[in-house]
Amino acid sequence: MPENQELPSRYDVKEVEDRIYALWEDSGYFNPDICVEKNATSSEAEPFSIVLPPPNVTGTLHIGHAFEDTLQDAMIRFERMRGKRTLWVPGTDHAAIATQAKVEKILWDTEHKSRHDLGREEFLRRVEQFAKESQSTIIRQVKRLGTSMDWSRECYTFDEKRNQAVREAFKRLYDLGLIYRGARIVNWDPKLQTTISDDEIEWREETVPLYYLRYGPFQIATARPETKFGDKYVVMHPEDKRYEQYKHGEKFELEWINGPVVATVIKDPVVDMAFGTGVMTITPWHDAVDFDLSERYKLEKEQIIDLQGRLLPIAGEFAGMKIAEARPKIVEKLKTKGLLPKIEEKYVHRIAVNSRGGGVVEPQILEQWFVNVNKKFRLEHSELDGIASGQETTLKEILRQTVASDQIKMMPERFRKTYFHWIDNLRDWCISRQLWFGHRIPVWYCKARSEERGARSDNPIVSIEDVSSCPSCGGPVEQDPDTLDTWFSSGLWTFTTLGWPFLSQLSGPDSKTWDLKIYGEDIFRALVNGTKRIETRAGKAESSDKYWGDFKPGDVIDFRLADEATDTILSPERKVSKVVKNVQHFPTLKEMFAAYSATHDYPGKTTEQIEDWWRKRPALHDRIQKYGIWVFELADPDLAAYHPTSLMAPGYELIFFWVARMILFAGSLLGQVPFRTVCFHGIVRDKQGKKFSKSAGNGIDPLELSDKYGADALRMSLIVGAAPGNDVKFDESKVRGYRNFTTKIWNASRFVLMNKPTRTDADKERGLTQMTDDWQPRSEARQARLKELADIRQEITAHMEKYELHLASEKAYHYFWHTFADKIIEENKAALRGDDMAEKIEAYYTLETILRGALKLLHPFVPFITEEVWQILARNHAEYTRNDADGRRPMLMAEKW
RNA sequence: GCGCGCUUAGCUCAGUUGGUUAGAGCGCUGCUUUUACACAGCAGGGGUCGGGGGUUCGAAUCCCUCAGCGCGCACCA
Repeated sequence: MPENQELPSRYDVKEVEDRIYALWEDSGYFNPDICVEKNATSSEAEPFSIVLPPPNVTGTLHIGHAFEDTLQDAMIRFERMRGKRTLWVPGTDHAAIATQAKVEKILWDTEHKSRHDLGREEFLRRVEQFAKESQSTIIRQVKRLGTSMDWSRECYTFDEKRNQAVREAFKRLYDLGLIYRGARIVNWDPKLQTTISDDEIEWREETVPLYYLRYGPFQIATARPETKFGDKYVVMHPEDKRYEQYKHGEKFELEWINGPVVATVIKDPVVDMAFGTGVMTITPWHDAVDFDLSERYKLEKEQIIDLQGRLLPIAGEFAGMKIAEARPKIVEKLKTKGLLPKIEEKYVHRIAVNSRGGGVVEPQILEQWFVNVNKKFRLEHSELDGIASGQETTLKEILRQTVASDQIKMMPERFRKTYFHWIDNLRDWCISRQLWFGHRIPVWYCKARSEERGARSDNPIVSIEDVSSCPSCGGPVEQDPDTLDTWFSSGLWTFTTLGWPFLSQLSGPDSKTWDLKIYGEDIFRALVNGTKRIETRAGKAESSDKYWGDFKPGDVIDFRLADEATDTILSPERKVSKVVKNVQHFPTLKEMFAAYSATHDYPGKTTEQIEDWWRKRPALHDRIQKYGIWVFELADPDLAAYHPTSLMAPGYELIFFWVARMILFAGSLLGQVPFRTVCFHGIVRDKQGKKFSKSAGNGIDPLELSDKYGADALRMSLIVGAAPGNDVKFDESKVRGYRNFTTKIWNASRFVLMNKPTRTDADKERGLTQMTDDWQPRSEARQARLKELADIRQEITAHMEKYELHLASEKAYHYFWHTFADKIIEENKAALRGDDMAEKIEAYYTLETILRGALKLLHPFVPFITEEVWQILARNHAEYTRNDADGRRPMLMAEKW
C-alpha cells in the first residue's frame, strides 16, 4: 500500500456529506452515553445540554431552522470536542392550533369537508397522519444539515410521555391552586371558534370613522357603535373639572339606541382626560379594560355579541346580524335619532387578529381554565437563586427572579428589558382551547351533578389517570372537551424530554421496580441506624445504574424523610432525584423489620434497640398504616445530569412563548431554571429585508442550497457575522462565497497530503522517522507558527465560551484561508521541493500538524468537509491514529479540541 | 404614549471591556493560467464609522441631542 493517498481532485459535496453523516450516526457519538462507553468522553465530564426548540409539524424546514440548528450544532460540537458530556435532544412540536388549522384547510381544499363532517375521532386521525408525515420530512431535513442530535432520545410534544407529563403538570399546578376554572374575559376567535392567548394576537391598523354619540348630557366617542347597546355606565376621570358636577354612583335616564336606559356615573382614573371628550361608556363583556373596571366596581355585564359574531337580542331589530352588516345600519339609526352629532372620518384604530390564521378577535367573557400568575404558593423544593425551598412565591416572581438574579443569562442582554416589561403586563393565562387537536384537559365532570346544577364547572375531577366514573356517586362522567394551549406543553419541554415524570416509566411490570425494593431495604436500614446515608449496592449494578444514572454501586447518597408526601434522595452531586407517588407496593416498614432484622445486621444495634427505635416512632407507624406502601418517583438520570440545560437558542420572537413558559414551568414544578443561558437569534430575511415565507413567494430551500453548495457552505454563510439577536439578510451569493471556502479547505488539504515525503530506509536509519504528538520543529519560524495556532485556538475558544459564534467562525475562516493557506503553505513550498530530507519532513509535519489543528477549529462550523479530510488523514497516517475499542478509527467530531 | 434596536466601503454586515494604518463576504480595477485551488493567487481602489455637541491623552466604541428607518409593548374609548 502506498504511503500517500491523495485526495480526489474534486470534492463531491453530496456524496461526502451523506456518507459522513451516516458514519457519524453509525458511530453513536451523538449519544453521550456511547461517547462515555467508547472513552471519547470521561464519565466524570461536565455535562453540556441543549434541548432543541422543536420545529412545528406543520411545515418543512426553512432557512430560519437551518440558522438555529447550525448555531446549536456548532456549540454542541465544540463542547463535545472539549470533552464535555454533550447531549442535544431533538424533537418536533405538535403546534395544536397551527396544525389543526392547516389540516382543516387541506381537508376543505381537497374534500370540501369541515372537521365536523369527519367527527372528532376521524379528524384527529387525519391530523396525526399529517403530523407523522411532516415529522419524518423535517427530521430528514434536519439531518441533512449535519446536526449532531441524539436521535435515540427524540421526542414529540404530543407523544405519550409528553402527554403523561402534561397531565402530571396540570394536576400538580391545580393542587397548588395555580390553575383554576373561572369566567373571565378572553380573546375569542369567532372564525376558529376558540380562545387564544394575549400573545397570539396580532394588531392591525385600520382607518375607520370615529363616531361621537350623544349619551344623555355627554358625548362619547366610539369606533364600534355595535357594542354600545347595553352601555349603562358612563366613566370619567375623578379630577376632570368639566364633569365636577357629576358624582360617582349618580344615576340618570337617557334616550339610547333602542329606547330609554338608566345610566350610572363612574369616576375612575383609567379615563384619559385628553382623549375625545374625556368621557366613555363601557362594554365589559367585550373589552378587557372595561371588564377590569367592572370587576373593580362590581358592575353588571351583558353580552352583546355571540360566539359566531352575531348581535344578540339586546340589539333589538339588529339582532342576528353580523357586525359588518349591522354597523352601517346602526349608524344610520343613530343619525336619524339625532344621537350622532359628529363623525371623525380618519381615525386610526387597531383591530385584534388571531395571528394563527384566524379571524378578528372578539373579547368575550367565558368560563375557561386559567393559570394564575399572581397567586402565592409554597415552592417545596427550590434551586432558584433568591427563592428558598419552602418559601412562598408566585409564578410571576419565579419568572422575574430567575432572570433578575442572572441565574438565567440572556443574550443579548437587551432582551431582559423586553422580558421584564412583558412580566409587568402579564395577566392570568387562559390555557383552555376549543380545539380538537392538542392535549386534552385532564379533567372530568360528574354527569349527574352537571345536570343537577345546569353547569359542569363545579367540582371538577382533576386526575392524571383517565376517570371512568364519579368517585363520589359512582355515576358516569364526561371529560372536559377542551384541549390545552400548545404553549402549555412547550413550557414543559426542557425537562419532559429529559424524563419527567419518572412515574410513567415505572408503571410497567418490569425489572425497574425491583431496584426500588432493594433501595427500600436500604432505606429501612438507614432509618433504623439513624443515618441519612445509604450505600448503594453492588449486585444490582446494571439496572440500578441505568435508572439511577449518577448512582453507582458503592456510592453514598443522602436520604431524607421529608413529610408524608415527599421523600428526598440526593445524589452525590446533590442533584435531586426525588419524590413519591403511589406506584409500587412496598413491604411496609413493619414487614421489612420482620423480614430483615433477623438476617441483616445493623451495625451497633441489637434487636432490642431496633424494636425500641420502632416504638419511638409512632408517626412512622401512622404513615405506614396510612399508605401501607412505599413509593418512589425517581428522577430520570437524564434529568439529573442534563437539567437545567446549558443553552436555549430560540428566535427572539419566541421569548414569551417558549422562553417565558419554560421558565415558569421548570421553576414551579422542578424548582429549577430550564436553562442557564438563552441566546436569542434573529430572523433570517431576504435581500429586501423581508421575512422568508411561502406566501410572500420568496421562500428559499435550505436543502436545495445544501445540495448545490454543501451544507457546510450553508452553515458557514448563516453563522459568520450573524451577531446574537440581530436579523440576518441572506442571499445565495453568500453561500457561494463559503462554498469557495470549502473548496479552499479541500485543496489546501490535498496539497498537504500530496506532499508527504516518502522516506527511504536510509532516511529512517538516519532518524527521520515518524512524528509523535509532542513533535516540535527545530526551525524557530515554524515553532512560531505552531504557537500562533495555539493562540488562535485560545481566541476562538474564548469566543465560543461567550457564544460569540459569529466571531469564532470568522476567525477560524480567516486563519485557515489567509494564514494557513496563503502564508504557511507558501513558506514551506520550497522546503517540500528541496532535496534536504530532514527539512522536507519537518516542513511536511509542520503543515500536517497545523492542518489538523485548523480542521478542529473549523469543525463546529463546517463539520462535513473537516471530518472527511480527517478521515483521509487518519487512513494514511498511522502515527496519529488511535482506534476505538471496536477497532474503528476515531472521528474528528469526538477528537480532543 | 413607553421601551428597544439600527444608521460603518457600491451592496449585506462584523467590530467583544474606548487604545496602534476601521474588518469580512459579494462587487470593482490591474496583473498572473506558476505542478493545491481561476470556486484561485498577487497587487490595488474604495469609508471625515447618520448629523451636531460633550467626556478623555485617545471615541465607530461612553454621555447628551437631532434626524431617518425598523421592531416590541401598551387600558386612549
